Amino acid sequence: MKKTIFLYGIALAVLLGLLKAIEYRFWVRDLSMEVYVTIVALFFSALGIWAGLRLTKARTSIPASLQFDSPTPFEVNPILLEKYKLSKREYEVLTLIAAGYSNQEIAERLFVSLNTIKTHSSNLFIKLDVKRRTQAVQKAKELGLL
Amino acid sequence: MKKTIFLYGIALAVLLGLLKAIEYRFWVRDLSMEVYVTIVALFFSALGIWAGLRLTKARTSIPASLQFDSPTPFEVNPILLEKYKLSKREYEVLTLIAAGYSNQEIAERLFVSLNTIKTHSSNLFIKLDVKRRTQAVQKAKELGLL
DNA sequence: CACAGATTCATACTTTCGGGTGATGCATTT
DNA sequence: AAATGCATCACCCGAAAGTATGAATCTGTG
Repeated sequence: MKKTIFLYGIALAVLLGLLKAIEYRFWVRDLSMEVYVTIVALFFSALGIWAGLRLTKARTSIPASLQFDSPTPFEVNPILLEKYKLSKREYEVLTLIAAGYSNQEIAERLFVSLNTIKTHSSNLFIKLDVKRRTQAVQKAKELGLL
Repeated sequence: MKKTIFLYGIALAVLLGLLKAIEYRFWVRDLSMEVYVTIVALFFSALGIWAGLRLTKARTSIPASLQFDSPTPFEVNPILLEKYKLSKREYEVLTLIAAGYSNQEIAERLFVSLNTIKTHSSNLFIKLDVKRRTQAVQKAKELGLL
């Protein structure tokens, strides 16, 4: 998260510098304020979307009813999750694996690196005592985790 | 999603109008460009974050391919098998894939070579229009093939 | 604050998967 | 007889998956 904020700051600083340079060297006051504002607005909208996704990535994939800290007493899953000691992230990865996504796609969807997904899935397989993703899906469905 | 985009446009237009009004009536050129850009940047960053959250929350609760939109429980194996033109062997391989076996294990179980299983699974994926075995399992279950 | 667990990422390596191509034999359909 | 579909197998190659190891950072709890 710190990295995200840092990158955001960098991007902001860079744009400010760029605008200032442009202002003094080329356009000065040739461009209308509307054009100017629009450029800045579009850029920071994109930046804001990106930053927003980064900052909230942890809470974007698990249905609200499955959130651990939520008071909803939704039956099986939390109990079995506790029994098999799957972390939130591992459970997320498990559901995406079951949905047929590749590790790369999962990584992109969760905004983390491929290596991270590999780590999660490996730990997942150990905890479920399986060797392959297809077995994990199979076993998870037997256990009612999915 | 359309509503979000619409609201985004409205907000953008409102801000542009506001800025123009301010520019001509009060500050004119009193404020430095840095301050000006910063205000716009902050505003649109917030707007971007908000829009980003709106646009992604709609489809992140459960992955699209996880949506079991009524698998139609009446018509099952034979008809769908015929529709998707899976051969006996391909269907056998499909069931074993769904059971979590590796190609090598399937080969041993069916007393054929690994290459044969690869061929079957490849043809299977083509017929089911999927790219991975996990997707094949997913799709086959949706279709009631398993 | 300190600690444990969780999350993230990297590097290096091995194994498995999957695509593409081609080939053979066998049974059927035309 | 020729064409077609199915099952079998092989070889090559690149992509994906998985293992092992180590490490930095974050987060929640006592």
